[in-house]
Amino acid sequence: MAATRPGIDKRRVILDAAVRVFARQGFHTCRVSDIADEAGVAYGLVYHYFQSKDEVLDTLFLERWNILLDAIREIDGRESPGRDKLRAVAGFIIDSYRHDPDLMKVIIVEVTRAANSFGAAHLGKITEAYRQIQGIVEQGQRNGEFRDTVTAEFAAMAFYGVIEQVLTGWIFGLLDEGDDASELAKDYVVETICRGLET
Amino acid sequence: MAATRPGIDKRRVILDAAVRVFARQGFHTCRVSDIADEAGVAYGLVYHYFQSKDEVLDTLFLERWNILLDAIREIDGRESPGRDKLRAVAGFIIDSYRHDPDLMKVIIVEVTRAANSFGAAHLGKITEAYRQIQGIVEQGQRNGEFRDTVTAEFAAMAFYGVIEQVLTGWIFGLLDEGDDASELAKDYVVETICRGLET
Amino acid sequence: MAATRPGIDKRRVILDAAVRVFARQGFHTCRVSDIADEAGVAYGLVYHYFQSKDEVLDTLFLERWNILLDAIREIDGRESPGRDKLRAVAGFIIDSYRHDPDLMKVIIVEVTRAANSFGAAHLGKITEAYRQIQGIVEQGQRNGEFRDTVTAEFAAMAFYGVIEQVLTGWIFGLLDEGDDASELAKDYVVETICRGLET
Amino acid sequence: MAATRPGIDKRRVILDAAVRVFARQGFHTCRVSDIADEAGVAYGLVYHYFQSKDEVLDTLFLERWNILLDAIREIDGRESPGRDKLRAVAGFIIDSYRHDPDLMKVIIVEVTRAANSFGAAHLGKITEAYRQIQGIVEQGQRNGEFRDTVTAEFAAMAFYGVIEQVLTGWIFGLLDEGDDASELAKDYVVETICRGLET
DNA sequence: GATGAATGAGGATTCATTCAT
DNA sequence: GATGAATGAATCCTCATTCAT
Repeated sequence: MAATRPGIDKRRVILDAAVRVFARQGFHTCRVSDIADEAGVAYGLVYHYFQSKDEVLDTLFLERWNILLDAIREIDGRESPGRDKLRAVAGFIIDSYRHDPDLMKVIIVEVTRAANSFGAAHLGKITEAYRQIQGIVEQGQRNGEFRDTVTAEFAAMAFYGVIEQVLTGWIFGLLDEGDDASELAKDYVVETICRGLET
Repeated sequence: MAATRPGIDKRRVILDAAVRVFARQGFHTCRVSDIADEAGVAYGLVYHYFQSKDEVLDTLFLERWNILLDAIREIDGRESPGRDKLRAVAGFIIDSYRHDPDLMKVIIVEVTRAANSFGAAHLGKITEAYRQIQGIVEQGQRNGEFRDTVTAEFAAMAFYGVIEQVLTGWIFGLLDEGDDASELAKDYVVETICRGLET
Repeated sequence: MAATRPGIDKRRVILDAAVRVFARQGFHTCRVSDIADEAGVAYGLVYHYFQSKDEVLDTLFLERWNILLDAIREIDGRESPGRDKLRAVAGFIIDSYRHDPDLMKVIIVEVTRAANSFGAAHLGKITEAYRQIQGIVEQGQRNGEFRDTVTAEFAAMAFYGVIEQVLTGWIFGLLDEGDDASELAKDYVVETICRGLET
Repeated sequence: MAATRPGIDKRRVILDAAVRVFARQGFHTCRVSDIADEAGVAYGLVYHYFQSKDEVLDTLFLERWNILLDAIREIDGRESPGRDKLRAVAGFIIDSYRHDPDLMKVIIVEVTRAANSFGAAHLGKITEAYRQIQGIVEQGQRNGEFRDTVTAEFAAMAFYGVIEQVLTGWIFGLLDEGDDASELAKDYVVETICRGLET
């Protein structure tokens, strides 16, 4: 079908611009016109493709989060130790950040932690990820690979919390974002969560 | 007369009302008049005590965060194993939440993760907590109590990330908030971070 | 189609409405909504065309003052006696008032004498007019047409002061505004300034 | 009677402070609290002595303007040529400015030219001054000292206009305010108005 | 699809004024 | 007289959204 004109999907252009604007200024602080300006399109076109400013962020979040969910599902389906699965999940999320830091920043800052707005709206989707991870831990516990001193539910939250904090550290400029930082981070996450700090 | 009438510090009343309103509606979504209504005072009195809506949140954050910082410093000064110190820190933060869930919700949702607004403004204060925790880990590493496979900087972030995720779970209603939940949570945090998931 | 509909420049409509409102109520006393109402447009349109209420007045002032400045320059360039030039300048300003009393009222009341706000902001433009008139006097002094008992700088201020006072008299309803009043006023200004009161 | 306490008339202190504040910031731009601060008294005391912010300015204006009116009346009663009387009036006004520039600035900027507020309110008082001067000119015309090419009414406005423009020049920093500037100004005013510019 | 002029509800902030002490 | 906490109406400006072209 090759749609309207190859390479000039204005809807995509608007979404990509929105990511940059949301990341730079924050969702509440930016205006719809800022998005339009960044995209190089007119005011009203945003409303041609989206019902509202909210819908732009919703779209952005869902696009990416569904990819994440698919990835975790795929990883969960693999025949490998829990540790490797967790490592793969951490790897995928961290790579997502490396690939498009602005998008992940927006998702974390504006959605994942926004208890009174977008976070509440997308609670189901967000929870799905936690539960998927929880499943990985549960299987490990059944295997005898993981201890059950800690509930799988808690472990999943902890695991995700560590990752999100690492991204937050990068977003705030508190952690080094150098080249091998992300590879190291993947190891550290798994090392910390699986083996703990104690000798 | 009786000197300004004891027990009616309107400034305090406003701050306490603001906590409830911010927690319920979110900082951006609520109006200054909502705070005034909740406090049972007139519109303008908020501006008699505070320069702006922002300053109300700043005040709330700083009040609590400074208490947190003091507590961590005190804990760090103790003569006890790193594990106990981390447990004490986790305990303090979790107890803070149990004591005033609204306030902690506001701090986490509106400040700690708000990379483009309050978070950036209070970055120094926030970082101070991370570094204090980092110090605890470093000492443990020097002791031989903690491994140094993972940097102390990373470990501190991970530790804090787990705690914040637990609070986030409570805030979003994803984790059980029952009576012994908080005591359990303290154990889980330390257990996870110190001993890891693996058997 | 019909290209934006000829003759309905809303920006112009707003400016013209603002003149009437500023003249009637004064700049500080009127609300932006008064301007919008008078113009028959929506509130926000004022802000679509102007950054602020201030900018509306700035625009009004500059539009007219630049015309005045051009006129004085043109008059100065003529080959005629200083007296005739001064008469032409007085004539132009007085005709400006006859043509649009509201606009000149606004300029004099809200800008020209507003030492702490608009007057200070447009000091350069205002001074330009004084200096242009000063140039006319200086040339007359070199000619021998005018005495130099009084500095040209002072003479220019005096000349302008007389004119502005006449307009002020009209604005306050202190001087007759009848048909031939303005023609008479032109003569009187020049007669007073050039020949003085004494016999 | 010696009133409340010698040398500490708070009402006077407030009025004097108001002059400075109005001169510095303008009537509309300053707050009542600015006046109180400048006077070193509490908020509400301004309202103990005055009904409103407006009344403070009214008081200031009337105090000074009545003195001016008395002075002109006295001058008018003298046995001297019209020229000398005009010179005396110009002298009095200019000395008033030299003595308290802030007060005269306030009167000119905030009252005398404020066609929609204080100017309108005090129109009678202001007109009284014009008419008094007009009387001086009329007498001169009857004497044969002044020509009657120009009406006495116009001449009075012109004379006052020149003076006010000189003060305006000083207020805006456009005319030199040096030591002998005021003496010179008095001469210039009379020279210009009485003898005119022409040779 | 694309534009951007037009709309108007919404909310922060200011500040004159009142009043209990 | 003196204080300053308390009140709340008033108004500027923002900006999401609509719609005619």
